[in-house]
Amino acid sequence: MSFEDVPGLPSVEITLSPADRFREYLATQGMRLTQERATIVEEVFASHEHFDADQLVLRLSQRTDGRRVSRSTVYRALTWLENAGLLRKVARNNDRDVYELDYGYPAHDHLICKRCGDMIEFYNPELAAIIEEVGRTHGFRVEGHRLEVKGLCSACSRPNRKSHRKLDMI
Amino acid sequence: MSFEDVPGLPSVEITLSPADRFREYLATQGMRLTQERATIVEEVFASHEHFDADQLVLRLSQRTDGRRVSRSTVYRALTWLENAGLLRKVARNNDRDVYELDYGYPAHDHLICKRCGDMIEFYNPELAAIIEEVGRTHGFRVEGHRLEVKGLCSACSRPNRKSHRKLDMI
DNA sequence: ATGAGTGCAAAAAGTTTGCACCGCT
DNA sequence: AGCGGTGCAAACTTTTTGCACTCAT
Repeated sequence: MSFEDVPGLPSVEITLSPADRFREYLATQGMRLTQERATIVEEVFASHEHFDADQLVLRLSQRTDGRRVSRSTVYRALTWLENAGLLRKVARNNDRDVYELDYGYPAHDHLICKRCGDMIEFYNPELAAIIEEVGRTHGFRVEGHRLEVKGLCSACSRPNRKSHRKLDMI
Repeated sequence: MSFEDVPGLPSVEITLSPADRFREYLATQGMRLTQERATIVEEVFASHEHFDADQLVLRLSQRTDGRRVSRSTVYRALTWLENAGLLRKVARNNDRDVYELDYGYPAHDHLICKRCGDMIEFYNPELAAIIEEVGRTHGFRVEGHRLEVKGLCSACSRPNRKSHRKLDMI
């Protein structure tokens, strides 16, 4: 995954830390920010990379402080984090749901390479405008979107590439 | 699912029937259009509705002529149909891949209602142009895209709706 | 004879859930 | 006492695969 700053990319106001924001959301649902959930949020927001449930479980299992979290708890937390608007599912990869941060991170879409799986983020303001426009003409209240552009990244589309592979994750 | 004709929507040339097109593709792969595959293509192209593997299996099981096809064969055929460019995966619904016809059917995207699940198709030529442009600036060879716009359809966004529900498919 | 194709049942793989125990973020 | 939360293992879903047999698009 590669992230590229784009001039004019909208910035996002963050007043609460992800953990606090999550705590607030949980409170509205009559739930608590437990030690486990806090650990998960910390781990999730420690990186801006895309990830799936399995990778997150792996990262959590490698923590040196003793804050372990079970797989079930991770799955349950991912659902809540998504509902809370802190994460969003961006795609499917290797038959797994792929998540990315959706809090304190500007909206963007992805170019996904069919060959190496690389996900290139991009932001295009016209896109949002068009989507709004389309919604309007259909009386549809747009709340969000997900755009995956599939094709070949520059490395993989070069005929004599030195194999830009990585799709074969054991 | 609702389809609406949009002025200026690109038409698509169909010279071969879906079955013939599939036969041609299969030939290039050293495979044959068997009775089972023909039955599947016929069933798939009998409707323009979105569908998932399970629904297709169900439809096939209800045929009155004795042309039954096993579930495995359906899954295998869906993959080939996708590779052949006759079908494409458009979304996930109820944890299942959702397919739609991609042959003899103009390119389009979807507005998906979060409440009732309705999928409204639309086509916007500017969108394709922007996507091409974005790809170009990233040296990315665009082969296709998938855009899901989530929100509330007009019926569901009316405060005093008479419930436009249908998301509860057992 | 050849080799792709099929159906069945079993296996994968990701995700969800029942349940007993825990602990007060 | 109350109740949400956790971990574990079992269950569940969708999809894939091994295999023996079939069939000839």
